[in-house]
Amino acid sequence: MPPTKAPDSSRRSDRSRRAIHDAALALVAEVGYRRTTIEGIAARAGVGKQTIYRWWPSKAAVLMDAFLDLAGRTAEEAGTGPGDGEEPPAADPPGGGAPGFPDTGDLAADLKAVLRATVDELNDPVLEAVTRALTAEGIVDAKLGDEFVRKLLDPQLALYVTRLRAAQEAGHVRADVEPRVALELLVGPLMHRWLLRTLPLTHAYADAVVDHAVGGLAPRP
Amino acid sequence: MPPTKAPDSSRRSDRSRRAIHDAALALVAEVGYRRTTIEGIAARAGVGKQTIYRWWPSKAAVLMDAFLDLAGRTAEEAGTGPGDGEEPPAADPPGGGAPGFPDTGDLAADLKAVLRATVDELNDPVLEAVTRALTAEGIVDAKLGDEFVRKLLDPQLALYVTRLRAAQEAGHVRADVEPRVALELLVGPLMHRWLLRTLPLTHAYADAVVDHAVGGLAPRP
Amino acid sequence: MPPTKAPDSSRRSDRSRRAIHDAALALVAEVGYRRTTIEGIAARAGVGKQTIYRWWPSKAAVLMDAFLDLAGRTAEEAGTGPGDGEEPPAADPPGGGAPGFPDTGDLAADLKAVLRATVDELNDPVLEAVTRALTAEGIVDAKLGDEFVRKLLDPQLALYVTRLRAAQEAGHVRADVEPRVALELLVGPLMHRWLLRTLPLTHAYADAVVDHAVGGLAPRP
Amino acid sequence: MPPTKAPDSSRRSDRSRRAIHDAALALVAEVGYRRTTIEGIAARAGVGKQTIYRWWPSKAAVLMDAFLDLAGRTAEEAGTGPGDGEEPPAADPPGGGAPGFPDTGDLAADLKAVLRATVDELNDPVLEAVTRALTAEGIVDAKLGDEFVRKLLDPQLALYVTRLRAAQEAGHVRADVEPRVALELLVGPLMHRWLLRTLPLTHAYADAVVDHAVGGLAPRP
DNA sequence: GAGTAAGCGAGACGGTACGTCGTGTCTTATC
DNA sequence: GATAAGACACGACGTACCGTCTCGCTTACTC
Repeated sequence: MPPTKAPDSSRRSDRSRRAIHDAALALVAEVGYRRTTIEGIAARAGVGKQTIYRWWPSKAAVLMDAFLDLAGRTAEEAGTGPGDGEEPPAADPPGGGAPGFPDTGDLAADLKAVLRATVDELNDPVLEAVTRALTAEGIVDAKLGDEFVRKLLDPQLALYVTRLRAAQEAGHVRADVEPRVALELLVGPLMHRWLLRTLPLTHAYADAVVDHAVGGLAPRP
Repeated sequence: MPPTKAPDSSRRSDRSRRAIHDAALALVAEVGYRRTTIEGIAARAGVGKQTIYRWWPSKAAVLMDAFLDLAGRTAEEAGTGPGDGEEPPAADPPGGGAPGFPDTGDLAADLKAVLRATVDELNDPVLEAVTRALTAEGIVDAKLGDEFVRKLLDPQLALYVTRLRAAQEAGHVRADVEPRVALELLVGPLMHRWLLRTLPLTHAYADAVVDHAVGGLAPRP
Repeated sequence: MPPTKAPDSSRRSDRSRRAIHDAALALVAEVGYRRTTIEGIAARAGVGKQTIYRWWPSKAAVLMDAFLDLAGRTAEEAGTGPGDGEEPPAADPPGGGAPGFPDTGDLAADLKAVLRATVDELNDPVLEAVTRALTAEGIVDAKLGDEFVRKLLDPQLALYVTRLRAAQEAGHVRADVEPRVALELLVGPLMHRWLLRTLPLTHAYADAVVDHAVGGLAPRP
Repeated sequence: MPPTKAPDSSRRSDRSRRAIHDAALALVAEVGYRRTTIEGIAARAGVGKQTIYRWWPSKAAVLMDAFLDLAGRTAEEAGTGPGDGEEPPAADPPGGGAPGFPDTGDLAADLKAVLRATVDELNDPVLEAVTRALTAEGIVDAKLGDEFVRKLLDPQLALYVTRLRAAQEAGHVRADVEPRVALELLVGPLMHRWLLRTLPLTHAYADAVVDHAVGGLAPRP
């Protein structure tokens, strides 16, 4: 059990929770993560600081919840939208809801569609600030990083695994390839460029990564 | 003209510079980057705060200099050491400049040697703290990130480019492959695992990445 | 009409009232008035904060009620006790209302008995903390001070007035002396020493004060 | 030696010290002691909070220093004023400078002059707030009370002692009277009325106290 | 060799944010 | 409808660092 008693979450104010999420996201977008303070979030949300400290252990945790909440809401809207077309639903890192990954039978094409969408998302200036902040925080703080991976990243990556297993069954990928490794062959290079800003992150780059990686995964001739 | 008059670096105290480097590295190792403060560094180094502010713009800049200095000294020691063997000198991210990249003619083997060395370095608990801190800082602060890439990363990556060009000329890699892209196919997955701690970073993983990537880069049969 | 609707005191929980009194007195004795908080009293009494706020306007008011209650109970016990002796029942500041002031015909002796008892009470370490706290609060807060004087002090002082008037009638005190002034000549010096801690408060001091004061009040020779 | 090292008082900013004094006195006069906060004093003085915490242990200590400083300045002005007349220089509690106590040979008259001046001061609305606050604080906090007595009260009372000794030598007061006790016979009643607000504090009251007290101190006929 | 100007150690300063505590109000569920 | 419990907005607390500033002191360089 925790050293000090936990608050009663059934009495939690939903109004405050939402206001805090909104304020946090808005402030990060406006002034950046570094200059976003808990005090600032509280003031902007019209909330006492204690209400933040009662429910979150750190600024990063607030932002992460806010981000997850945003992703959830976005996904919900997308899900309840009108009968969506058949083409590129993509796997949004923030949420990405249920269906996720296309499977047209053409692995390379499917991967390109998804990675291009990922590139677009990583280049979105609003999401970028928050995602960078959370990633950076997770790199240094293992606890937070784990949560980040578990809640945000793994659900996405699981979709890759599913698609890759299907490709293996269809004989487009060698059976001895570990899907978790294959997936990193695709996602790793994108992250590398995005995080380190070595070179521009473009659709063409995504395509090249897919081409090379799929070449290495295909059955030996 | 300079906006404010710059200090005269010829009169700079080398003694203080070194003490600051040492204190910064020691503190990051002991208490972590977050809890390392400029005041703490100054106190530990027996130095006035102004001496730090005079020569560096931020805590991250101090640490980066300290890290580069450490790398330089380490490389120097390695270079002035006794006649070192011929095989795996590896490309240490922190420095390691001189000897560079093995070229035995077997691309996969050479890459495995280098990536295994990189894995070992990333798993070194002392270097890890500093490297993570600087990487995380660079992810959020573009200016610092550029410097990080320029001074630390690019020299390493250039060695990959050289080796890959040699492989292209030897016909082991297709001519239409862009070396900068190929390189990221190798390094990206490692960074992904290391930064996000999704799965353990092992020699076996390095080998698998090389095998898959080289498969995708090789000339079509 | 009342500004905001007052609570229905007929439904008030006597159990809570007593628990609050006890908790308040105990906390003041244990940690001092400053560090006694309404939250602390509520927690200690096993009572909701609102129950305190409903019936008292301030921490000082709670403590004052508790003190009066204590005095009342103490007095009651004294009154219902076994046949008490005849001599020095004293006029306890905290209650002691009933029996009142000795009148042996010797004014100086009677005053000495009473003032010595007062000295003892002011030196009692348990009562001291509470009395000091209430006095200090009353000095700064006029409203509270009035209540303090009206409920606690005046009943005591009235006994002096009675005794002094008797002395005037007996010809031991000049007729042109205002009893309220005479009384302060006796009580003022004691309070001065006690409140300001200039010098120790002893029986000898009480005697000296009485001797000098009675000398000044006696009929001119 | 103290547990944490003391600041270097030779480098203290006099400008800040004065600004803090002024702000403290102004705030107490404007909003009262209770609602005066250290934060408020710092803001009003244009000073960092730490500058207050560096030099004073509490709000009360700040106010006390401010009060002493004010008294010192007031006394200085009075001292450097034009050739002051001979009659009632009075012994101002705040400061009271050098000369202090009149000695016309008529003890009762001298005491009346001084006590009337004291009455006037205690009725001065500006000084009253500060004096009440400090007194109340000193009643509860023994450490502060001691300082209050030592720095503010004792110097004043010493003047009474001197005057009373002179009266003893002149044969107007019995030799067996302890001046410290005699003095409290005069000052105690005034303080009693002022602190507890039992009855109005007037010149007539001061005169009555003096008359009765001096009667009690005079040699037996 | 004296004069002078910079770097230096030290640390006080005006600030900002921290994370905690207590206030007085409000809400929920129980009796 | 009073109560125990406690979440809430708010305000102040006392602390930690920030980056700037002023002190003497030491250490070159200039005249």
